[in-house]
Amino acid sequence: MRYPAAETAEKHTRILQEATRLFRERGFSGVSVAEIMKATGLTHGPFYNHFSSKEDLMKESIEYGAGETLANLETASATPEGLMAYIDDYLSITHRDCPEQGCLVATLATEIGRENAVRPPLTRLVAATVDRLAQWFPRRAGKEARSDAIRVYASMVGAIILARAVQDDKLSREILQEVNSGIKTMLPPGGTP
Amino acid sequence: MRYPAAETAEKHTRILQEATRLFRERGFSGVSVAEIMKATGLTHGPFYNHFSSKEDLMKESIEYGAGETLANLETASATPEGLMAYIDDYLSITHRDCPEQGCLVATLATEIGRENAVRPPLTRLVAATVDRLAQWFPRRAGKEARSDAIRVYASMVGAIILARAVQDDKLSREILQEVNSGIKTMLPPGGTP
DNA sequence: TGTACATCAGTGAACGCGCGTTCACTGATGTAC
DNA sequence: TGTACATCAGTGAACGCGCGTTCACTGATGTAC
Repeated sequence: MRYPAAETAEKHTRILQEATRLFRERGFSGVSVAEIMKATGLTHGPFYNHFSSKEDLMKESIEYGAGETLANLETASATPEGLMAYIDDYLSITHRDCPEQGCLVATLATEIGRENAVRPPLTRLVAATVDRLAQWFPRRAGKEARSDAIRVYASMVGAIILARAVQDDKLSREILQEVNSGIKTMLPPGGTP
Repeated sequence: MRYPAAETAEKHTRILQEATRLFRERGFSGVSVAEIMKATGLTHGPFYNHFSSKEDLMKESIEYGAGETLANLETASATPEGLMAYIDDYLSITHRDCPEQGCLVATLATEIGRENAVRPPLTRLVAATVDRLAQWFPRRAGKEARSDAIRVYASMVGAIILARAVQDDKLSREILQEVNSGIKTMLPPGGTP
C-alpha cells in the first residue's frame, strides 16, 4: 500500500541509523540486510526501495556516521576542556565496551578492501579529523601541529583497537590509560587555539 | 588412499601457512575453507582431517603467526639498528600494501568478537610484544619504559590501519612518516638495552 | 622375504543454512476531474 | 466537495549462490604373520 511521503523519508533515516549502529557493533559482514530491516521494524523486502545494494547502504552509513562524528568533534573542540573530555571519552572503558556508539574508523577501517565504495567517505572522515585536531597543536615549541595531530589520532585508534582485542582487562585498561596520559603531555597546558 | 605420515604432518603446516597468509590479506570472514584448501592444492573435504572447525583453524593460525612475529621481533630487537629497521619496516609502504605478509594484529584485531577462540592467542601476542618493546625504553629520563612501549605499539597499529584505509596516497604516506618520526624521538639515541 | 589385510588421508558429491536480491501482489494515499 | 483511479512503499515467498560441514567411497601405505 502507499504510505505518506514524510513516513518514507523518515524510514530511510531510520534504516541508516540502525545500520550505522549495527555495522559499528559487528562490522559490515557481520550484519545482514534482513537484520537491519528487522531492527527498523520492517521486513527485508523494501530495503531495495531505499538503497540500491548493501554496499550502497554501507557507503551512505559511513557518510551519515562521519557527519555525526565530525559535528561532535567540532563541538567538543571548541574549548580546551572539551577536547580533553573528547579524548577521555574516546579512550574510556565505555567506548571500549560500546563500539556501536563509538568511532566507526576503529571498527570498520580494516574491513574495507582496496575496491570498495566505502573508502572515499572514510578517507574524508580521517582527513577532516586530522585537520580539526591539527588546530589544537600549534603551541608546542619545535613541533609541527599537523604531525602531532596525526600521532595523537593514530595512537587513539590503535589504543581502542588493542584494548578491545585483548582478553585481559588489566592490560586493556593499561593501554587506554597510558595512551591517554601520553597524549595529555602533548596538549598545550591550558591555552586556547 | 593412505599417505606417508611425514606428508600428512607437512600438509597440516601448509594449510596453516596458507590460512595465515589469506586471513591477513582478507580477514577471517573474507576467506573460505574451500579457498584455503585450494591454495594448498587439495580439495576441501580433508580439511576436517586436520582441524575440527574453521574457528579452530583461526586459533591455530594466530598461534602460528604469533610465533613467527615474536621470533622476528626478538631477532630484530637484538640491536638498536635492528629495532629501528623493524619500526621502519612496520611503517613502510610495503607493509601497507602487503598485509598478507604483515602484522596480524593490524588486520585481524577488529574482527574477533567478545566470544571467540582467537582472543587468547591474540592477547598473548599483544602482551608479549609490549613486554619485548618495553625492554627498549628504559633510558629516557622521567618516563616509564612500559608506558612508552604501549604508546609506540598503539601508534604503530593505528598508523598502519589508517594508512591502509585512506584512499589518498599522500595522506597515507604522511601518516606512516609522521608516526615513524614521532617514535624515533622516543628511542634512546643509540644506546644498547 | 612374501602375502593378506587393516588403516586412514584424500576425493568429490551432497547437506542444510543464511545470505543478497527479486518480484508478483496488496491496499491506503494522493490526485484528477 | 465527492468519486474513480493511478501510485508506489510494504509484504513475504522465492531465487541462486556460496558457505561450513558431512560422508560413503578410494586405494597406496604400513603392519601382522
